[in-house]
Amino acid sequence: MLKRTKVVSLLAADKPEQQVLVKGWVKTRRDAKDFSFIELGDGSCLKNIQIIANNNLSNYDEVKKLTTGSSLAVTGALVESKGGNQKYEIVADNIEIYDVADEDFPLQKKKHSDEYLRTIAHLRPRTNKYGAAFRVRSELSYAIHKFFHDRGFRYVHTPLITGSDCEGAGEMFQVTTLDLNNPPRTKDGKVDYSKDFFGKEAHLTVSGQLNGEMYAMALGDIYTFGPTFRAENSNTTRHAAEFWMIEPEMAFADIYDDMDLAEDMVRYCVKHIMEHCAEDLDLFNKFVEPGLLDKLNNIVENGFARITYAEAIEIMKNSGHKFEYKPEFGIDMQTEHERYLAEVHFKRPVIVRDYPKEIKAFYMRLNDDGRTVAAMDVLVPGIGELIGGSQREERYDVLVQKIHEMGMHEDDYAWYLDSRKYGSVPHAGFGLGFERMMMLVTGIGNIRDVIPFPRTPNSINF
RNA sequence: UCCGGCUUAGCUCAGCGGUAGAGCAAUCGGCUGUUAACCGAUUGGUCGCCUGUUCGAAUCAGGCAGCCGGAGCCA
Repeated sequence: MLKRTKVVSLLAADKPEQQVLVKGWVKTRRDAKDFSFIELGDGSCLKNIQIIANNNLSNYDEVKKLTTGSSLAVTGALVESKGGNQKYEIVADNIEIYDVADEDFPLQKKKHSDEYLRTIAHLRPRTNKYGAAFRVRSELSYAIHKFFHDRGFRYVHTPLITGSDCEGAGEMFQVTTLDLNNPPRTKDGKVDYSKDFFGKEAHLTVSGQLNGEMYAMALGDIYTFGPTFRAENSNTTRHAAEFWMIEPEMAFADIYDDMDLAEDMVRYCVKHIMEHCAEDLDLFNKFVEPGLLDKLNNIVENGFARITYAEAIEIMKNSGHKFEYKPEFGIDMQTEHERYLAEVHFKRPVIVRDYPKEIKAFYMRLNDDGRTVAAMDVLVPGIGELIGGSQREERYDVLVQKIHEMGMHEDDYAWYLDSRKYGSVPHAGFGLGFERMMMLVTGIGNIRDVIPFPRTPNSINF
């Protein structure tokens, strides 16, 4: 029995073959006098293979009616093409038609807008651009695992459902099995969550970090890579309600180790994609973001700039640039500030560290100056914040005081605080939005177009 | 959530007070080792929804909805 060969292998063949079997979808069909050209793609690569369907095929009448989107199995000889645009093509001796796509198949032989393709997100991976994007997504995901694995990091699966109602990273989606039309009530009229599935309120996780820290305290270097949920009413090109996050955590590490890891990781992944997805990146470079390859090269070759928050404020103050929000020590950096630093001043990714403690999370380590924390953000041209990380506060007393200062309840963090009681060590980590790295690598400008089925406010189709 | 823009044929858009158009797609036919092929014909629209102004509204005004962009929140 003849085994199926993928299009990517056929196009890479070094010699003609007597007989091959290829299966895929019709991208377009053109009739010649005594035969028909079929462009067949199977998603294994950007390019299609050209099929020559001669009129001596037993089902030639049906072949001539094949529409874009139809599915086929083709058996035939792989021969050198007489046409100019491809090395090989297949002369079919048999075409088995799985399904003829209805004539209202919405993907036409032309460019479609991203907005329209979002309304047919179930079909858009069959287009060149989205096929390329999701091959890159798969490869990028592999690159991340490989990067950490090669460095001895362990992959930890932190929970998606959490009982901590305040992980401190945003609004949460509630998870419940109660009947919302008729929930059980306590005596004072409140919803009685002791009757809920977990016996208390539960939510989808907004971060695996706190759990991840516990495993860093045991396995040394760990990372998580999984979905994360934020119920923020954010309507931007950079936010989704469901997204994937990578969160490494290193024991015996400080903020400088953290920055090194972040930079190494981004550069490694970009390099990996440039080497393994060259054809797909060419498409993005041509049609999505002209100059993309130069930008990526720049990241791999030149690395990231590094400054403190205080230095960043000074740079902006002395820049002569008009900011809507005046840069002053103590402000939370606005998008315009981040963009200025990465896009105008440094023209490459920049890592800003040592932020005022008031604008950062409770678990970030207090610096010796008493007014800043060992936090770092990686800011990237075109995207803004790609990574947010910090050295964690490992001192029990300082951490407890911080929890109180921020109006949080010590009891809620009892298990977390245990890690600071039993062999606490300096440690650091960061969170990286996977989709934002996808945007960086592909040049695609909207987060909705780099995740297969995007979830955003008011939108949960497919 | 705030600010701005957009919504007309399957898709991309033009029309901006006088009653609906183009290109592409689809369908049919022709030509052809073609390359998002080419040539001809045909089909296709309560102009987002509601209210108002007007002799007359796709066009002007108000409201609503959806989408897009920017901002905030962040990854």
